Amino acid sequence: MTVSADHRSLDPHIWRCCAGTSGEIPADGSLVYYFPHGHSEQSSAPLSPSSLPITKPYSLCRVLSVSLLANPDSDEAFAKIRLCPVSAAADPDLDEIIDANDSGDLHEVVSFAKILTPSDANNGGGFSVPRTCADSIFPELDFKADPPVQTLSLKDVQGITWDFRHIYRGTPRRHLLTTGWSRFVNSKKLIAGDSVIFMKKKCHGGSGYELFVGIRRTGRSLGTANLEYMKLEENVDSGFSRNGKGRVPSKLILEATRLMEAGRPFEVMYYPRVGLPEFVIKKEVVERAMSVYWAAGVRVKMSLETEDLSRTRWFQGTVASVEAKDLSAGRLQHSPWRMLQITWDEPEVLQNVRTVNPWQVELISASPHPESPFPDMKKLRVSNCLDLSTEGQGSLASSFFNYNTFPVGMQGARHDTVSSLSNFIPTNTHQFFAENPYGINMFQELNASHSEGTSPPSQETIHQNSLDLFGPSACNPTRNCSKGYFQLFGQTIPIYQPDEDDDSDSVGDEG
Amino acid sequence: MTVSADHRSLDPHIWRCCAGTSGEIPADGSLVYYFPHGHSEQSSAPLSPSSLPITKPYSLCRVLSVSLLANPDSDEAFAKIRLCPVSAAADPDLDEIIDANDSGDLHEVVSFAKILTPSDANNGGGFSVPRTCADSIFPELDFKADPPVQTLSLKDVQGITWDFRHIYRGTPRRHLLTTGWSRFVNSKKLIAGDSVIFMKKKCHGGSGYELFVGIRRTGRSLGTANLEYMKLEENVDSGFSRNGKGRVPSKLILEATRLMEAGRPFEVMYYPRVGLPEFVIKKEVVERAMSVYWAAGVRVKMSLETEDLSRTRWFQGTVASVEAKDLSAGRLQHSPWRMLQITWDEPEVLQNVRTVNPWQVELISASPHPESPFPDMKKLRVSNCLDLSTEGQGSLASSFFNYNTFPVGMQGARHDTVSSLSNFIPTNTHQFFAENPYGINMFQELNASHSEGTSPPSQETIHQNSLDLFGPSACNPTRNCSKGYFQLFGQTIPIYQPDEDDDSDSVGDEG
DNA sequence: TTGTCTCCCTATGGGAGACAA
DNA sequence: TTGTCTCCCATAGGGAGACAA
Repeated sequence: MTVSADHRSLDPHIWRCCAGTSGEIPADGSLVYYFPHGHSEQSSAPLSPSSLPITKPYSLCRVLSVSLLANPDSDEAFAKIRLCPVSAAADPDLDEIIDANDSGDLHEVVSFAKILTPSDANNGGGFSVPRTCADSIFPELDFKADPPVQTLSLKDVQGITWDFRHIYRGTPRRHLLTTGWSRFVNSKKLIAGDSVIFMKKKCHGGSGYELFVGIRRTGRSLGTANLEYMKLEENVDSGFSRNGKGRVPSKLILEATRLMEAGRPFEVMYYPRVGLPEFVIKKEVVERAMSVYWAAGVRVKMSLETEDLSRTRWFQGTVASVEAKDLSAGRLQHSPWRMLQITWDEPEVLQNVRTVNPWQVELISASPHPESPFPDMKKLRVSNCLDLSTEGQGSLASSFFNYNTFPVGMQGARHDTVSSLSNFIPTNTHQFFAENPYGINMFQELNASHSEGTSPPSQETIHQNSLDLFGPSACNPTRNCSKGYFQLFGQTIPIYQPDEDDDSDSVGDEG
Repeated sequence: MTVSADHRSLDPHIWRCCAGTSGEIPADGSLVYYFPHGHSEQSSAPLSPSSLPITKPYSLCRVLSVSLLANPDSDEAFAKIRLCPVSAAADPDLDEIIDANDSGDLHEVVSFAKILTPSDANNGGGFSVPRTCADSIFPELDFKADPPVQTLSLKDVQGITWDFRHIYRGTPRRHLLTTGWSRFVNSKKLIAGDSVIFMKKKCHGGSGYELFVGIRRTGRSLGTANLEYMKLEENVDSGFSRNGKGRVPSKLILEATRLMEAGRPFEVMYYPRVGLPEFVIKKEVVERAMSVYWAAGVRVKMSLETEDLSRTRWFQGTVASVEAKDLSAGRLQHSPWRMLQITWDEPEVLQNVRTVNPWQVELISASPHPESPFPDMKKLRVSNCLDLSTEGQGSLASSFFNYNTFPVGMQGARHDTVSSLSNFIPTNTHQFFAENPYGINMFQELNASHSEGTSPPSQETIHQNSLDLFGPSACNPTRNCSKGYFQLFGQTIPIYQPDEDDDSDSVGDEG
């Protein structure tokens, strides 16, 4: 199969910063599951497969191309993903393609986020640069000069270059952005509470760094959403689309589904925070989730950004029940659609996220490995109902998952309390210390005790090397899968699909 | 037939000012001819009836409702007109409806236009109010005060109120708008060369005046056309529509036509200067034009705004030929479609307007009556092929007119050299002195010799009582028609339709 | 009569250190 | 270390008469 050239016009890193997702962007040529599911921001009920006159409520697809785009008015990032259904036929060089893509991303990328204070956003002057930001992102100043000053040129997600005067002055001394900052704030219509993200990325081959600046807005209304882009989206051929009010024309869903069923290429729009995890999910992620025996009592965790964007942290909970829904086609008596009801340890934060898809959460290891980012590998027991060494959808015939049920308030909102619903491993290093079952406040302490070079426990974060974080626990399992092994947080998971209404508490945990 | 309530949200007068048309807005309940013809800005070839798979290339329609709208970004005025085809059945109280509408408009309306000078448009200060504008439009200042000053509140076509400080100061004294003017210029993004229109209108029943302010932009690009409105237009059910690039989706034309043929109500969008005269024309205007024996050599005139908006003046010409086109349906051997080729006396101004519809021009009286605005009435000879006392379309069966053929550059442009293509009598009084066959420069001189209370020969105009100008020569003939009489500029016109290819020079002129 | 100039006052923007949290 | 304050200067905005077309 010919895979079209990647024509991402935007830098994926700054795109990801603005999108507020640490989720992996599907690589050209990779395999994903596509679930014909709309962004149903208006109705709290998730689009159920039974409401679509389709025979295939999912499809394994090859990613033909991914276009990273951003609304020029709001800098809101979104993507156009072209997919082509693949049959169960053997799949060639998937790993190589992903390898190529990921290795290209593996360069040094450091980012820093700060929520704008009133002083930052007022037109009274400049921007207070946190020391760690200046130290980790900006080129070093010549401190022999008086005052030390330089001009920074940063590109935004639109490719527009912004110049800021970076000066180190005042008593006591501090880093400030002055000239140029006001123009930036006014152009982007930033207010206190919005966030800026600074990012540096090693130049392709060169020794220098490219600087980027991105924004994330607070929950206030999107402002004047760019209508041209809305139109673009609405006019897009046979694609998923979201109109100005967030409704999804089911016609377009049906059209995409029709093309999918016909085995023909089609296009979907991906609005981060409104649903890639919901309808375009990497093959290995789905299959890993499928390999788990989900039952009430299973401890799970989910990575979400904290309210202040400062870090992506884990929230833990317990599976309360495993619901299964009929496809209404009647052909699947033992419904494969699973919806996990979770009782969160911190229900106040996650009160809107009571039900999740299996692939949205991770199992919590029964045996923590707080000191080792690479816990000892165990071999995976592969059951006879799912052969991970083949990639055809035949092996999935009895393995459906329920569509997600995130309620209205959450979908499409920016900067929500819970803003990122990645299926993937988050962007910071805390994760490696979070793999324990001991409760909720572990992270703060670990964080504090571990802060040697990382950010202070304030409103900002440095995200170092954001992409290799997909590596150990998200990418490596893929390799293991294709070799017939499956390893998840040092735990071997029994792969076996119980009957529905089976509410056994048993979780495989022979660590 | 039930006629829906008039829900014009905008003041028709200021709407008309902004639209740059002195043409009459169809009244609810009035009868019009609808010609299924698009705004074909992109192609210079007029949409011909043969290109549409329709059996009726026109229809007599009842106006159900007219919504006057304006693009909030550009103040560009347009209208949504709902029409319902009417059969040849007797038509009741048309005159009464029009009477009611016109008499409501007959109140004192005075407007004044000025093209912004660089000083007006610069942010260096205020606006120089021409004395005549201040005298005729603005409330009188208290000249005993020092300085005489007041605050004016004017409403624009969007209904937004703008406050201006109106002061009479300087040596020598002059009227100025200061505070508030700059905000207006910036908000509307006005530049030198754009025009402002001030208008006063007697309050409904009260003794005071309502003040309005409108704008007309120069030929520069429309700026950011409001996409929301574009969308509104595109989504409008079965209406005529124009998309952002000015193309007309022929699907929508066909849809309107389909509804028209089915005798069902439909909706058309009217963009002034892009074509009301072309496809929605008052019944009596069409029928008056039909009653004329059009042949080569006939002297005609057409009222157009001058380049500086200062006045609407007449341009004269001679019919060079009368083209007739087939409907291609084959059922009309003697094609009723007429297109008048005009040789203008001032070809340099009207080089883009070589062909017109009969209703776009007026016959020139062979005998001028320079001193009398109401020349002696003569009775109209009614031919047997067109009975003006009935209004069914049966009487029109052999009376088609060609679609207009205004070329690209003209349609949709703002502030063109020739900007208004009204079928109606223009807005000033010059017309009454222009009814002569003696050439082109008559008007200037008449104008100069007649300026007692009207505007000076500068860039501005007072338009007094803009609506009663439809009266004597446009409205009265209507009445005459319905009484079986037809009178046009003191001349009795023989109503008789010659065979095509008949290029007789004869024009009825028994004055 | 009115377009443009220059003058000049005021409001605002925004860059600086002081200071405190 | 950094958020906010106040200070203060530079500039733009805009209201005034002078003057000329």
